[in-house]
Amino acid sequence: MVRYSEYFLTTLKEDLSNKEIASYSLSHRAGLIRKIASGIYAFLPLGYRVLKKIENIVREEMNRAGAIEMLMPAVQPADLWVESGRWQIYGPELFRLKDRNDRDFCLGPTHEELFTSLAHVDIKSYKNMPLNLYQIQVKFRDEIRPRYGILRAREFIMKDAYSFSSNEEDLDIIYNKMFEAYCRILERLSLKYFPVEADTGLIGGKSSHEFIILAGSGEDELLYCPECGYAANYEMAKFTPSQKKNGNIETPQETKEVHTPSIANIKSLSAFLNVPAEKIIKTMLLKDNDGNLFYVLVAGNREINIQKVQNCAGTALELIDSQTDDTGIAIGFIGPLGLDKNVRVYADNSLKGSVNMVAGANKKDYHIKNVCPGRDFNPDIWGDFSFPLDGDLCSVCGKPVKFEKGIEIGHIFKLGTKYSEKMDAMFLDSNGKLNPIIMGCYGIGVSRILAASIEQLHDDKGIIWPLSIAPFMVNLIAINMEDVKIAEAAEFIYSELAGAGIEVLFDDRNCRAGVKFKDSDLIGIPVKVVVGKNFLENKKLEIELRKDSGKIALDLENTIKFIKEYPQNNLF
RNA sequence: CGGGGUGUAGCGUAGCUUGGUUUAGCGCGCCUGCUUUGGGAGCAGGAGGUCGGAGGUUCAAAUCCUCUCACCCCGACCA
Repeated sequence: MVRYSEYFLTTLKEDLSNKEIASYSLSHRAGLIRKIASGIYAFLPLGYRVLKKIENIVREEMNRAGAIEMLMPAVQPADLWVESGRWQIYGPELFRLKDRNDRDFCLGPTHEELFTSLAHVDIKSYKNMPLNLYQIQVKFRDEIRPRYGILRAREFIMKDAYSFSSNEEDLDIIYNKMFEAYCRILERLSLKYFPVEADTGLIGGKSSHEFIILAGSGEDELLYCPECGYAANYEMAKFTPSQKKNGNIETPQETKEVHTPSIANIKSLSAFLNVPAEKIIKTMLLKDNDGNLFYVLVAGNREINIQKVQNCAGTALELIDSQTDDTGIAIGFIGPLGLDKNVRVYADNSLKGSVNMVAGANKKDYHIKNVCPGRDFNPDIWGDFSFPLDGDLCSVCGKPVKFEKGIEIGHIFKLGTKYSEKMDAMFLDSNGKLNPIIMGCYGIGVSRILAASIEQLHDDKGIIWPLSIAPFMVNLIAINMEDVKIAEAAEFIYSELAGAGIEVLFDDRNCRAGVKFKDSDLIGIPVKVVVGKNFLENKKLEIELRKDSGKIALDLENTIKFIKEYPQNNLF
């Protein structure tokens, strides 16, 4: 297929100055990618081969699931974004540009607007649906801080699908098909992954799942239960707060005001009063757009999860802190006692059944001891408003949960009518009535998969590609091209392997064998076929496997047979 | 956006504190020749730098000052 001497492949012995993480260092050293600018990369021929293979797996599974491929432009006119309201909402992450006539455009970070606008023009009737359209496209997000090479780039390649249906049932069917397709994709890539419940936020919708690939260097944290298999994004994970058992049950005491001068945070309060943080009621002050106040209570050792509070309140909330404070309230000394009836008090489950707690006195430099929820105050709502901690229990089966780091590789989402309503994408139902189209969107990071695969599968010698996306199946190594007999034999074997339909990289360079072996391991080709003395003397080729360095010697015919059968029994 | 750091050959770097001994050094890679050829070879020779850019100080600037650009790191709500 390819001769090394005629190919464009440059490997590097030395590392980058900025090593960051294995996948970046290796994809650079192995000649897969080159950095062009911050967060912007070129795919070199070898990397592009891998990318194409990933794309094809994604494409095959999307087609199998009934989605239809098309292609939208990467540059999008601003008016569509104004229509959806996101031109205003989207921050500096949206890469905006103007044309020569000063018209506004952006580089698409995602394509809801374009697909919804297409639906507006071309979907008129319930008879046109259900429909699921997808593309494999370049996206651009001007990230705050691009890092980890291609794992978190500003320009990246993504498959995004958008579904259109006339009823919730059809949406559910497509959603489930996409869920299954994503599982199939990740399994074909031999990646360890978790489908995880994700936040649907204020948009609502029944469900959303993220597909997380396990990797220690990942930026996403997930919670899972080894017992029952429940898994969720750290941000929205349901759990039961563990209650510290002190053995004897505490008797509720009388409340007592204590002077706590300038002790305005949990850490110093805990030290000042000599009580553990979990015995303190942390009170956070939030407000909605109309200025309504929300007091959110959580155990002092925990952190409030504003997203969960928002989901419960059904409105966007903003934290009021000492920097932004304009309420005249003694931030740092607020508490649940003696509050106006018109403020809402939300209490986290971690405070349920607690007694003799310390809380702010709503008076500068004072706290109150021995506060008992239920006796001294009653919150409007008890609920889950915090992040899980080590030792917390699974909300499904009650067993202790575990945490794992990972990389988000895919996200599927029931959009509902959010975009179709704003952008007037309506259809006529069987009764002749106009309704907004019900949508879903389904994304998977194609270029991110490349990096994540390396992150998950490599050793100190280099990359270990799974067979499904290895740039080549076989690296044919001629031990010494100056030896005419070996060179001739290698040429013959090369044409035999290529003729048998095997993807082979023929390392025909006139260099020492060691260089070829090191390079082969670095770029991670699954099977090495070595032509050397053993072939001249015994007509035997040596086969060495990248994954475990296993070696066997076979004649040419059996080598081809072995290679052809190898993928049937192995993933990598 | 806030704080910090770095820009010297394709890559990795030394030199900068204390300006002149540097014709800017070294390793990898690259080119030529000879030797070598089973896990990143050896010897010999060679090409490649406006020291990120602009201005300034000075007899003299990679080195000091100012501005600028690029890249990188850390942080960006937790009473």
